[in-house]
Amino acid sequence: MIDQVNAAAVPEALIAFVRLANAHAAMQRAFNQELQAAGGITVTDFEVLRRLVDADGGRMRRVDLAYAAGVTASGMTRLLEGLERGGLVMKAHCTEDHRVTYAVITDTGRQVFECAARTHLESLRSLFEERFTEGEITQLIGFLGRLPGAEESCACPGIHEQPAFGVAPERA
Amino acid sequence: MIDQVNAAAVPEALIAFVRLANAHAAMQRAFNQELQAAGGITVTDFEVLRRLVDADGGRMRRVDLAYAAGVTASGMTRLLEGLERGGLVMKAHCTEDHRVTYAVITDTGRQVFECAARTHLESLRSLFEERFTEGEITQLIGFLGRLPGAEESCACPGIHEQPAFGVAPERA
DNA sequence: TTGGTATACTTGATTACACAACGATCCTAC
DNA sequence: GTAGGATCGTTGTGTAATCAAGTATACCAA
Repeated sequence: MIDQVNAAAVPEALIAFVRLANAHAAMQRAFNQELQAAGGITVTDFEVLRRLVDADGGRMRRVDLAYAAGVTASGMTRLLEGLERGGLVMKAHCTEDHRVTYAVITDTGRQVFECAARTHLESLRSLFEERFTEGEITQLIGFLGRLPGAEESCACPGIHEQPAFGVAPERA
Repeated sequence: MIDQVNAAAVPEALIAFVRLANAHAAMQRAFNQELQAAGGITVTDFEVLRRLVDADGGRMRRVDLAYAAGVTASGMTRLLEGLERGGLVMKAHCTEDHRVTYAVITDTGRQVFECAARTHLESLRSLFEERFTEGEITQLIGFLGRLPGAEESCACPGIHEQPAFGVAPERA
């Protein structure tokens, strides 16, 4: 509505950001409920499990996991605490580097993930396919990939902590 | 990186969702820091102040504000608590409907908003303009608008029978 | 009038993060 | 070796949000 009422006055960048934030909030809420029902996990939990399932040996360093899931290291500690309590993941020590602890997905974890994934992926797919064509989804993915943080990937340490993203917020 | 490692196996809808979520998290973090520095407010506070500044008489019903900002009613109570404590907004009672309390922006609130908006809108604009052309931004806005919840803000369906409490609910 | 239901807002308990500070470990370069 | 600095993970603390439940007002229909 703001977008319409005052369209001329509101910069497009703000509209984009607000829409992105609202869409994110709405989807997050909906999927969290769905996943809570399907396996007692959250969207972020799901993402973590998904990375672990895909990872070699079902395990990843906690720091990489944090980066991949877009949370901080401390956030990951807390998150994994919960998953460990539920028996979905466990710790494993790294013999080469004693600073490192791996998060390893358990059999229970795999089962819970499989079960959650069935419904979750389906509703994710239908949500997008009802609203976009194949080509549009690809285009949307491309656009989103240009945004800061969108491409979190588990092998490039260091970039993560930047408070701002090369936007040069200094002195408007 | 998952997107690369296992591209064939990961449905596009999931990639889109993950990118959207990660981008949101990164931008939220960065803008929160920026706004915290500029005026001691959060991104959601900013959105609330923006709606109030634009609103007729600088005031809105708390419930409409909650809907517009994409938070729950109780979330809005807590949020406004903080803004009231800081003197950025104040309460006003509605004489026609005693259930209703308005949130009204104060002069201080306007000043803080103006100040925060200067830097925030600038970095928002440059963030997007560095990454997208004019046409692409428009296209992106269109895409985002199709997602659930993205258009929060207008009259909640069926809520605004009341012809006018002074605050004209913008129609979509 | 009364009773039922919807709406507006608040409150208590809880959760899911964030940030900052810390100990342990690793890696260099002397 | 060893000192300085980076990296990994955890912990303390703070905060912004949630939900569920409660209060108060408004509307409607018998």
